[in-house]
Amino acid sequence: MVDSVMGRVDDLLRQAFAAAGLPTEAVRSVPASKPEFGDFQCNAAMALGKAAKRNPRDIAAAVAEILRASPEFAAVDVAGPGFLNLRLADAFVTARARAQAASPDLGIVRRDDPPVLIDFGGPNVAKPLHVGHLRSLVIGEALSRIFAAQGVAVTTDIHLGDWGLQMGMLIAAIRRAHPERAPGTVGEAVTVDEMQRLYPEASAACKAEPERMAEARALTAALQSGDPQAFADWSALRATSLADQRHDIDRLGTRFDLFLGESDAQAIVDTLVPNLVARGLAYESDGALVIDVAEGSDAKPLPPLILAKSDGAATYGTTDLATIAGRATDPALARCGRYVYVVDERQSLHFNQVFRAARRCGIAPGVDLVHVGFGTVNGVDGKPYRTREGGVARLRDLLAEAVDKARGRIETDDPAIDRDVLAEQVGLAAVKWADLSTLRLSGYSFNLDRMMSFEGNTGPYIQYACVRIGAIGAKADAAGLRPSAIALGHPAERALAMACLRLPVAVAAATAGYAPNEIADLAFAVAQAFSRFYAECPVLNAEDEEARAARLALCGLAHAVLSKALWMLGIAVPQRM
RNA sequence: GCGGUCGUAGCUCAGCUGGAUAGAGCACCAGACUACGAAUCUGGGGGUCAGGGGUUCGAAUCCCUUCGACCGCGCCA
Repeated sequence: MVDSVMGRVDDLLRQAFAAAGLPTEAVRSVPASKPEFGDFQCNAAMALGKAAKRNPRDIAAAVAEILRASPEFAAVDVAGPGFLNLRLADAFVTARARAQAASPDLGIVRRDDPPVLIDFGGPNVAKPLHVGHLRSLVIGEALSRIFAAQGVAVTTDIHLGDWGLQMGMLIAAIRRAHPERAPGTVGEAVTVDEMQRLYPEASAACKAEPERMAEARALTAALQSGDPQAFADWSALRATSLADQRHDIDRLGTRFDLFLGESDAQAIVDTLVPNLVARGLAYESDGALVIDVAEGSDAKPLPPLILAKSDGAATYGTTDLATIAGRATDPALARCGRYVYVVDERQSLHFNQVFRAARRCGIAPGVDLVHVGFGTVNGVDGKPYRTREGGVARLRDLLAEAVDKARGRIETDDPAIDRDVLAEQVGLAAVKWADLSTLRLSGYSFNLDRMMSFEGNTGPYIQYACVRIGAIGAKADAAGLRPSAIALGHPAERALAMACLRLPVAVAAATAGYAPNEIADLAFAVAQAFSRFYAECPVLNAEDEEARAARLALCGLAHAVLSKALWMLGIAVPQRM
């Protein structure tokens, strides 16, 4: 186990502040704002000076004097009104880099968290996947891997949207389109293409014509109350649609342990709802059955969660609540300490309602319920992404376009490289990187041309760095050259090691904030530091054998860190490109 | 109307539990391949952090306000 460098620095800082007779709660280091200030800085003296009515510079000077005794630091300086500038000793950095290289998990700290369940707030099975599904699939997979990298067990559930009014609309439309077939045998006759044509029409028709809507509602209610024919048609439609959606899911590399959905909660709904009524937690309001979730501290009281609509049908609030109850009593999930919902931020009110209802009803006590929201994918015009024709962009088309663009940009003429495989790896890397490298909560603009430029902060740039390191290693192996221990002489070597050493910090930050972009930031920093090192420090052609072996070792570390980071993001590393 | 998110370089975005001269990528300009792979690297120009006020030794960051954008607000999911 390797302590993170920053953790060690913070420990030393706190010890020094304590030794100077000062409180340590607010003491922490941050990366130096400028390289000439050193590696880290600490600004706590200024804040403490105010509280203690002491001159911040005196405090900083006293702490600096103590810190200078630590061999970890090469320089400790007081600057300005009381900044502490810290430069790490090369020997310390070298030792940490060697320890990281020797650590199987590269210094990533294991967490002893209970297992985590990730709910992807899955797609509506009445429709094909569109761009909007990209984020949940990509972010959810990354979070799953980030947990796994720390030894936390994860269960992923796609949680399909397969039980609401949209299914009633679809079944009704399909039956209308195939009047020759008996109800209950219609679903099996329908292809994905037909479904995808019929659903938008049905949805529009229901909006426009009350009779159509009434028909859809009736079918939804029938389905939910166990009508065998409705269930048979539903079941066939669901299977056909899911099989189609799985092409895109598999292509993206998102892995699910469970392909459950809202429909799987129905059995629980049947017992949960009467139970909540009996306990007085649910009551009738305007013909619907609701649970109050408002709290006195709300700036604006939350509307109640609707458990049953006036026609008796369940809402997705009902199934979400029942699903929580079901998970809490499922032996396979009993140890889970939190349920994480990776769903569009626009649904934050919904999850707020569901989570509060669960708390109020005593469902899944002790389980953390977390909504990990994300912003929308926008087009270049800043509005939600659409095709050139103005329609909803299908995920499949978008991925195909990305891979095609990637194929067109492949520059290698190496006959040993499978261009299709490479195009797939590079194209998906570009798309995933664009998604994961931005802040989760803010939307991002989806610009294929930009993410396919392969220059600067893009997925392929990181892949390229990784591939170049790999090429050095392969050549070294072929020549029988062995790495030794990492040694840091050149500034570019030191900078690369420092970037690698940030990995455990980045993983911790990514976990705390459900923020894959922390991993992407780290990967970019390492790739950039490597590229600079590569330009300035010959490895195989190093000045002497000692330098060559030490640089090979450093390359090994950088390659391991980059590979790990890309793995956590769900991005493949090509052998060559 | 109420609630929420947001407004940072020409473009796309970081930075937001207050710290030093506000960063990165792209684009633009100037350099570096007889060189471990140039999908790379080096250097440069480019900012009223939407406007205004306040708190503070110090504000992109916290508070108030104006303007603008997006999202949500009980029987869609």
